[in-house]
Amino acid sequence: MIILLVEDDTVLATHSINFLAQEGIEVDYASTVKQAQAISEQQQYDAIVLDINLPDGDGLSLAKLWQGTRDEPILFLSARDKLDDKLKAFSLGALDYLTKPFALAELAVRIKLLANKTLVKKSTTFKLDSLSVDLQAKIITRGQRVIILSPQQWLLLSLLIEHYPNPVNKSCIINHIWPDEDTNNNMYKSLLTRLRTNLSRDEEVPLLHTLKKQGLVLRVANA
Amino acid sequence: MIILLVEDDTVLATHSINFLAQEGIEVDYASTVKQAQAISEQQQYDAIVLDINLPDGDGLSLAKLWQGTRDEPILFLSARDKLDDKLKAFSLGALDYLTKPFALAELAVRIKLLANKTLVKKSTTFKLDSLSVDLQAKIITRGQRVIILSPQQWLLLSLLIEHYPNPVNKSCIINHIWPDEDTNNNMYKSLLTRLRTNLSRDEEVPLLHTLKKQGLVLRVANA
DNA sequence: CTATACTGTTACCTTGCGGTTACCTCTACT
DNA sequence: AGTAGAGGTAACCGCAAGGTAACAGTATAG
Repeated sequence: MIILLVEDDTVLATHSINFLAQEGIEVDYASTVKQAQAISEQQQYDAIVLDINLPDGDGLSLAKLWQGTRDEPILFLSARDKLDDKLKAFSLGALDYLTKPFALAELAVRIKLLANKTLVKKSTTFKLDSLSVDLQAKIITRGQRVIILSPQQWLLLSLLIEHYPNPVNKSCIINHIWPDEDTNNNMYKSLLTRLRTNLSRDEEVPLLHTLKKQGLVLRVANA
Repeated sequence: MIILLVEDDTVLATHSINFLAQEGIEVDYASTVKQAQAISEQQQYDAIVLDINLPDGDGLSLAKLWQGTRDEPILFLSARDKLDDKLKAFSLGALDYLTKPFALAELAVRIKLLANKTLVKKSTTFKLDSLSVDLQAKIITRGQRVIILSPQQWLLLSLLIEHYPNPVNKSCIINHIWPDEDTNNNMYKSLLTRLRTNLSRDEEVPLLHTLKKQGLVLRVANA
């Protein structure tokens, strides 16, 4: 795991680098905006730690510059705990914000957290096997076939996609689709059958599987 | 977007709920551990906000309880900023930790972050020999073979993984799987046999061993 | 007003979970 | 040895959960 640290306080930086090394985190280090830009150009990191106050600019503008071009998770450091700064940082795509002084152990934990998370590309289309779902346009296709779903079926499918690849509890589905009404197991069963027959026709691989007592899940058939 | 807030300070809770509502975040609210368990049972949230100090327990143990069974991102609140608490929280799968007092705006931003941008979490897969268990997606494989477990068997396996590499007491298992019913030793024996035959077929190394008078343990060697 | 689709309801079938029983081995103890 | 108790395996089978199809009531459109 390798990160980029941009921090002008050399004492703090040294301590951090040493501590993170113990935790198995490699660190590229820059003390100014200019340096950061130069160093970072040829490398992709697991995370970037940015101080806000820098001698030749600030971390926020650096983040703004990188917005769109770099996709590393960013954690901001700052001595100020002004709310405005925090909100601005988050609006610039920061994923975390730590106020000085902080414990190095906490920094390490938060860095690891960011590095392990894969950022969500807000992709609007979901694909599984030959199924393709455009979540915004609400267009569903299986191979060449266009699938039209009833409102309930769409609700269920999008719920499953939202939690993919994890299963969703039956009771949770029922609450989601029939928030008010009395729950009736048969309604659930019917809906399920209808969605199934719409998603998989003929020889197409079934995608909707129930794990008994555990829930419903989207996945390609398991051998 | 809907979240679960568990917080015993009703004033703070009220303010939070109102503020979050303005931000378009719906809130289910519980003030105790018991309430939280009851309310949360039939619902899946976009995020869970847990206070650490609660009248009838603490948020940490609640998180521990939910580990593996729920897949919501958890943000902890606490008046204490003791490092130990923070580290413990993160080790229990927390994705964020906010120290009181905090700005409601910051809470809202962090909640949105958790709910929107961390859909793909680090995969929590447990591996032992050729066995691989994805605790979130509930997918179990042994080598190339996909294993499907009954609800009871899944419960037992996840309990063993939770305590790995330590053995689990027999009475503890029985309490966990049959919390209410009359315990019958044969039920336990059957379950055990069934899980064994599912986990290890043919020439595969057995992984489920009982240590006499101590309990059940997952491990490779049988000595 | 007719036609169509959506959804709740009912009836019936299939599956396999899990409690039960029977029988086995192995160890510990008298 | 004999016996008791724990652990392990295999087979049986009732029954609830899951799955399907058909029907009916109610929208909604054209």
